[in-house]
Amino acid sequence: MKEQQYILKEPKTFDLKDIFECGQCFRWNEQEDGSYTGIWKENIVNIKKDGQDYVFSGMCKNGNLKEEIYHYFDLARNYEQIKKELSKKDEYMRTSIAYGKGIRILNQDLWETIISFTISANNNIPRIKGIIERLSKAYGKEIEWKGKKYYTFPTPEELKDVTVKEYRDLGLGFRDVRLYETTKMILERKLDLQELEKNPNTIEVREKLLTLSGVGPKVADCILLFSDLKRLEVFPIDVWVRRVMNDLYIQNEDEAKVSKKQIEKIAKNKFGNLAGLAQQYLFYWRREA
DNA sequence: GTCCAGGGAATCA
DNA sequence: TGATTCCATGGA
Repeated sequence: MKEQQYILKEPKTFDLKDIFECGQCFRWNEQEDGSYTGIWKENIVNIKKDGQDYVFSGMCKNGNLKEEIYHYFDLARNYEQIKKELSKKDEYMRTSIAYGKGIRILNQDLWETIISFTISANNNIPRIKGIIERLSKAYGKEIEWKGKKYYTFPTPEELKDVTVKEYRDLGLGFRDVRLYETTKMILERKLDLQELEKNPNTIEVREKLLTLSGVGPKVADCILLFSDLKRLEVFPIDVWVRRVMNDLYIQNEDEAKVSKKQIEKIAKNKFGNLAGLAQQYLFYWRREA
């Protein structure tokens, strides 16, 4: 491990707040100078805006920080083209894209994304972040950088002997059993994650994710969208997305009466294979603006 | 005290 | 299939 630096020159679609506060990730924190520091795999990186450029500095495990960054931040994908396509749809798309124009959808580790969104069920973002930090501190690997200690997200092997009670004591609440069972399933290869990453059939991958404890339709779609699986056609529906979709396209007096199928149908017809991106722009805009 | 949070699972019609 | 209810926890 050695200190490395990479400078991303004048990216067209890239904004730290949009990327890290849009609800897709939980381990990036804003610093006092406006930069963000975070950890993924065994990389600890600080990103600071410098004019129109972004300076990435930190520690990188495999020795090629640029490569890690390109993959994690999805830098090979043309977001300008995607935004252009979605902007053709309607006024609401143009408004929400204008608000979150710097969003990129991260390629996060599949295992970490599964556990993180299992924890997200009926929970709020500050508390989800707290639980994930405590989980990492208790069972992940410690890495020191610039005098501060950071902890990697624990692997399935590192959680092998953790009990339900230990999860409960970390503050997981009713999700303790779910985390325990899902970890066990992965360790026993009831679901092979490497195999899953090779499967191009989104329907099949979704079915298999749904066999995990704590993974229902919404969590499965978040995993498909925010992890290395990177299926941009899925449309995760949570309370915020239901709210914004009803406000904009359905206008039912009683939001609770709007069915998921109804929302899914509109999303598919309107946004097609870019539904996941549309969802993220709408979610971020409705929740923050 | 009450409501809510990027829902899921069990139960019942 | 579709609707209801319960599930820990912490902040507003």
